[in-house]
Amino acid sequence: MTSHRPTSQPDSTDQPFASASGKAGSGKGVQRQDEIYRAISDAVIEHRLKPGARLREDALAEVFGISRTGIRKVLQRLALEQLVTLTPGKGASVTRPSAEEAREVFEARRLVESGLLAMLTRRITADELKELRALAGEEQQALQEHEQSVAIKLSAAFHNRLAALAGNQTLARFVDQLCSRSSLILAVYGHAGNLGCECNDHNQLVDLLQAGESEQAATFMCRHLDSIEASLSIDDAPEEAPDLRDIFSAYQ
Amino acid sequence: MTSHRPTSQPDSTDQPFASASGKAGSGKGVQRQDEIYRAISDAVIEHRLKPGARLREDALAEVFGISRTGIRKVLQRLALEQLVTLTPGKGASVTRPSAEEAREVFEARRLVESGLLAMLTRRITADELKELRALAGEEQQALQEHEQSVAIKLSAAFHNRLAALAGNQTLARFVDQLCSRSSLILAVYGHAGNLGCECNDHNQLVDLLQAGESEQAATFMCRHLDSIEASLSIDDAPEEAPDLRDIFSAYQ
DNA sequence: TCACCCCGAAATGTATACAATAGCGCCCAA
DNA sequence: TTGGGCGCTATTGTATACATTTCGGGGTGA
Repeated sequence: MTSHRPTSQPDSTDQPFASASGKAGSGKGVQRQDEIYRAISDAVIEHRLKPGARLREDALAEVFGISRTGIRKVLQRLALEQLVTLTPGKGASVTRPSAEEAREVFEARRLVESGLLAMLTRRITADELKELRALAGEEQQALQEHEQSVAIKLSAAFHNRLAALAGNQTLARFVDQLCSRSSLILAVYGHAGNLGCECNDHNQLVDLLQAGESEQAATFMCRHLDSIEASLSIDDAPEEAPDLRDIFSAYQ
Repeated sequence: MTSHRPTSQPDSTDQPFASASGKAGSGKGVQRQDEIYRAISDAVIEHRLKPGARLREDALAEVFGISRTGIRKVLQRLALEQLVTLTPGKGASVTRPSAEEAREVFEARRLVESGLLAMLTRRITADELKELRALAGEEQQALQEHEQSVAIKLSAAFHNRLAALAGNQTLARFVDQLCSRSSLILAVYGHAGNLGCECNDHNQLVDLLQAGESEQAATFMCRHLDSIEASLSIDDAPEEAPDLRDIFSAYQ
C-alpha cells in the first residue's frame, strides 16, 4: 500500500523530512517523531492548519514517511497539550477552543506570567535583557512586513523565553502550552488584522524589567494580556448544529 | 505467548480490571485505558510504586489483559505528566524527581495555588466549604489511623478540589499534575513519618476562606507549601553514578 | 415522495509480527 | 587469573494485518 522500504533503501523521494540516515533506528526514531511533532505544532501555531482541520492518520503517515504508529504517538502528545482534539472513532482534528477555554487560558496566563515576572526581576542579566529586546524587535519587524505567521510565532517565542528565563522549567513548559493554545484562540476569535501582541507592549515590558520594577512589570503583563483578550470577539454563537431552530424560528 | 483470547471469550481470570464486556470495542477501549491510567497513577501517588520502579510493557500488558499497544499509550500519557520517565531503548520507570525538579514544583504550586485562592474567595459557596471541610476531616482521620496511602491521596484530593472550585479547568489540571509530582517528591525526599500536609493546615485554610480573607488565605497557602518543602531533605546526594570522582578524589 | 434501512467504502482501534537495541554473561587469549 | 571481545537473551521500537466503527449513498416500502 504505502511504499515503505523493508529495511534499508535510500528512497528519499517521499520523505521530505528525512533526517540524516534513512533508517528507522530507535535512537533516531524518537528524534524523528520530535521533528514531526514540531512540524505539526508549528503549522498549528502559525495558523497554517486552522482549527477544525482534520488530521487523518494515513495522510500524515504518508507525508512524513513513517507508519501510522508513529503518527498516533505524535497526535496523542498534541492531544494532551490540547492542540489537537482526539475524538474516539473519528480521529484527530485541530482543536477549536471554546469560549470558556479561551477565558481560562487568558486567566491562567495572567496568573502565571505576572508571577513569573516578579521572579524574573530578581535574576535577569543584561545579556538576557538584550536577547528579549532582540526578540521583541524581530516581532515588530515581522508585523510591519505583514509576515503574519512569523509574527505570531515570534510573539509566542517572546513569552516562552520570558518564562524560561525565570528559571523554572515546569512553569515555563506550562506557559509554552498556554501560548500555543492562545494562538489557536486567536485563530478562532481574533479578527483578521489583529493578531495579539500588536503594539510594542513587549518593548515596554523589557523596559520595566530592566528598571527592576517588578510590581509594575507584573501589572503591565496583566494589562497586556487583558488587552489581547479584550480585542477578541469571544462569543461561541457559531455552534455546530442545534441552533437551527433558533435561526429559522421566523420561518417555522 | 500471552494468553489473549482471539475475539470473545469470557476468560476473566487474568483480567482483574475487566470492565463490563470482555470485548475490545473502541468506545469502551478508551474508557478501559483511562481505567488503567488511573490504576497506575494511583499506585504511584500512593507510593505503592516507588520512584525508580521499572514498568515493563509486557508485564503491564499481561496484568491488565490488553496488548502492549494500549499500555504504551497509557505510559506515554503518564510520561507527559512526568509521573513516569520514558528512556529510549530502556523503557518506562516511575520518575525519580531531581532536587531541582522538587524545588520547581513547590515554587509553581506556591504561585498557582495562592493565586487560585484569591480567585476562590469571591465565588465559593457554603456547600463547597462544607465539602472541603469534610475532605480535610477525612484526611486527618486517615493520618491518625496511620493509613499513609489514604492520607496522601486525600491530601492531594483536597488541593485538587480547591483548584477545581476556582472554576478554571486549565489551572485545575495543572495543579493536579503538580500534586501528583509532589507525591513523588515526598516519596524520594520525605522522611518516613512525615508525609506532607500533616498538621491541620487544611482546616485553617478553610477557615480563612470562609471568612473571605483572600489575602491571608493566599499567604497561608504559601506558608503551608513552604513548610512542606522545608520538611523535606532535598539534597540529591544519592545520585546514580557520576559522583564517584568526587567521592574518591582523595585517592586519585 | 418521503422516510427508513441496509450496505459499502473509508478511517480508526487493537493486536501481533518482526527488527533493532541494550544488558549481561561467557569464552578465549595473554 | 584477568581483561577484552563476542554472542545471547530480554525488552523495546516500528510496521503491518485485522477487527470495528462511522458516514454516506442507494434502494425499498409505505
